[in-house]
Amino acid sequence: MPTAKNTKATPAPTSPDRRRELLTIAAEVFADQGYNATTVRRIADRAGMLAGSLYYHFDSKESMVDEILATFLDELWAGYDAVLAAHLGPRETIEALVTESFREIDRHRSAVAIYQKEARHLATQPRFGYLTDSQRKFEKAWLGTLERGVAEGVFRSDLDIRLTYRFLRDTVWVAASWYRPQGRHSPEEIARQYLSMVLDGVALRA
Amino acid sequence: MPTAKNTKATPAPTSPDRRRELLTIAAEVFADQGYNATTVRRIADRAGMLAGSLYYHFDSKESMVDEILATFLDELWAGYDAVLAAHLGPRETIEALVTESFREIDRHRSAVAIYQKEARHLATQPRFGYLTDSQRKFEKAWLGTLERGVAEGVFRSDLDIRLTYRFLRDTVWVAASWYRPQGRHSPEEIARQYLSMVLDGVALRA
Amino acid sequence: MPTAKNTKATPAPTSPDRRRELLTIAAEVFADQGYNATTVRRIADRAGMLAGSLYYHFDSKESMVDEILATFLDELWAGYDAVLAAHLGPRETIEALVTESFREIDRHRSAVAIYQKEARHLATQPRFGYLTDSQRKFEKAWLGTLERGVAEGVFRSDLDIRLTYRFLRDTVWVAASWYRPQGRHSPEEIARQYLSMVLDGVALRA
Amino acid sequence: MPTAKNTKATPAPTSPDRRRELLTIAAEVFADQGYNATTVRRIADRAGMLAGSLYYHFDSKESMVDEILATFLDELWAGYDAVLAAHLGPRETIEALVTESFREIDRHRSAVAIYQKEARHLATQPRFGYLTDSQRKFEKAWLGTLERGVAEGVFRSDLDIRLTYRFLRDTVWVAASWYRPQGRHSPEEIARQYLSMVLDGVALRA
DNA sequence: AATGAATGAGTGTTCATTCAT
DNA sequence: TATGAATGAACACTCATTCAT
Repeated sequence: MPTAKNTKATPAPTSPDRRRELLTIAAEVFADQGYNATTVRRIADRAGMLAGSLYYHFDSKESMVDEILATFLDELWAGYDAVLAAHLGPRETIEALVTESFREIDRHRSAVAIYQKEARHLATQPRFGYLTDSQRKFEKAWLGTLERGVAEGVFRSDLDIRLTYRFLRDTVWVAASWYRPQGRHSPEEIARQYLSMVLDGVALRA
Repeated sequence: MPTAKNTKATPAPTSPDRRRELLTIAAEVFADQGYNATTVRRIADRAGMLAGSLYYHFDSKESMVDEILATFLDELWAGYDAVLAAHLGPRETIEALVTESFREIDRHRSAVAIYQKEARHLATQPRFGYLTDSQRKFEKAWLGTLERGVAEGVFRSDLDIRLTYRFLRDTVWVAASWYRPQGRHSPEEIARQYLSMVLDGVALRA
Repeated sequence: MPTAKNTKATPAPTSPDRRRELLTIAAEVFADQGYNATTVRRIADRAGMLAGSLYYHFDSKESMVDEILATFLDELWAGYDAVLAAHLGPRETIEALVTESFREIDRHRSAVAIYQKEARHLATQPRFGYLTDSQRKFEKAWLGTLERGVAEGVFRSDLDIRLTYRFLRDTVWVAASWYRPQGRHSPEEIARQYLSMVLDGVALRA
Repeated sequence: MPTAKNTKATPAPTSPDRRRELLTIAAEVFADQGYNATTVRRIADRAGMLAGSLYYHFDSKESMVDEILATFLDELWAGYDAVLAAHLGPRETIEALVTESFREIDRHRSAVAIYQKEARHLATQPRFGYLTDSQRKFEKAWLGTLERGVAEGVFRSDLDIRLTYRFLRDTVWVAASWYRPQGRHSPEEIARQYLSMVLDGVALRA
């Protein structure tokens, strides 16, 4: 769904490898300093080139975030769609989505952090319309699963379901702000504990 | 603890009311657009004055966020300290802290949103050292309570406690990103449901 | 018809005098160096200020040419419309239009020179659509008068009328490239001699 | 007289054909967009190569206009010199010069358009000193012929002769701005009509 | 002959800030 | 208290040019 189309006049000859390298660097800086606060000079510095040289590879600073976010969302949805296509039960679906989410955080930590901080702001521009689309699709998948779970008696029915949705959603994604790859726990382990908290609560069962 | 010292040089200080008015406006814009993306002119526009005129009231844009955040943290800690001074049991303490937090979100939504988005970035500057102090104190209070709860058999012991802490912390504060005063639920009701989810889980008990 | 609308967020407080001063300077530099080759820094230099300061008065370099050209065309059409409204004979109309044109060259030399050099290029942008409109109206007035003159037996009928039109038009306006106010001849005297050449030819009558 | 000296350093010079091809393309773009507004990349695009590749053929963008203008002026003067060497009467000389001029416009339309727009600006650089030389020689030829014509009673003596000169000069060359090869009229026919207007006037003789 | 990648100087523009009035 | 005008540093971006391959 989201696809950053590269509309350069000239055939945009950059080698895919160099492009990916530069985008990785850019993503890290964006995640760290914020998109607006990041100067293209800083990105270029870290890449060992001059600011202007970046424009051989990319149209604009904006097109860099664009490609970073679009790439991330493409992969995310590949994972999500696979999960949804499996038609598991509601609880298993939620478990699979959460696990998949932490895996994406593991692989695209910077992109997720950028998404968290900048998506709302960027989505106001037509170019980033796919962010809104993605969010809608996201909500449909999660909220739908929760509703199914309530209907099937798997999840509690005494909670405001939209509140539950936001709770789940934020709980998972905000983790990108502190997550460090190669940290103490694997994404799967973090997912397991998060799921355990979310589904069963942190209080000791009476 | 954190106090933005008003180091104005010559002229008579602004009336406290006008000051508060302007800070409220500034906070809303900062929360909405992000600190960096907010121009001092936009704030002035909304206040019905010219950009330069703001400098009669404040030293700098930075001192505006400073005062916004410091004011918020002062109030937050007044509430937290009262809770902690009551020496309740671990579960009750957590419940009180969460409830107090949602009340603060209700009253200082903009400030909380700013804090969420900008704190990490701002804290690198000496001037905002109190942000780091506050965070440390915050962690001590919450983590300590959780540890006490585990020790007393109130909270589960099979979870990574730091993970649980982050889970709780993020769960609460990230709500500022979607919370709207006068929304469907009161802060207390939101707190009740969040606590219910966090403590007991969203899965139906077998 | 052409009106450069000043769409600034803030009420655009610049005093009309200062504005006019700056536009005069800008027009001279544009006329001299060409629009593209003119840097806003050079304009600012001549105005005794820094480049950025120009942006207090104008939105952009583009809006400067815009205002320069629009102001000129407004005045030009005020003059032309008065001539046309007088419903003179074809020859007298041409004489009046030529005279009026040289007066405009005298008063707006820079603007005319800019128009000559840049109009075609600028007119491709929607913002400068009024240039095309003006040109069309211009052609209608001149060509129409010539045709009327041919019909009434005042002008020769053995010439390609569009060629005659271009001949007249260019002959007059290209003068802006060498005209200097306070030169040897007044605009009216130049007009008189031009008309004499154009209408009666430079060859001595047999 | 004017000759753009090709000071390439190391590699073997481009084949004359390829060179001419590229210069033709460059001239068209320069004429269309203006010299300054033309990027070297646009020229390369139209030539089906990358911007950097042009530098195998030419030293610089400047040397391209240089060669374009010098080539044109060389040809122009070949024609003019032939006319002048024929020692015709003043009227016949003017007729021959005008006709020759329209032929040059027909053959070097782009170069003429570039000359019209950029000569004054370029002539400030030493490298383009030949432009000034050419203009001086040009003025001498035309003005001299006119003066001779006045003295011999062929042209009117009641006109400012310099005004007449400029009138004639501009009248002819400005045609390059609208002239299209393969248009309705041949260069010779356009010359005939222009001469008829200039010499005899557009007014019907009484 | 031409490419891919980079340079470096410059361009228009933005914006927090200053200050005389 | 606030305005009008300006500063100056920084910013994203452009472009002619270079050069190893």
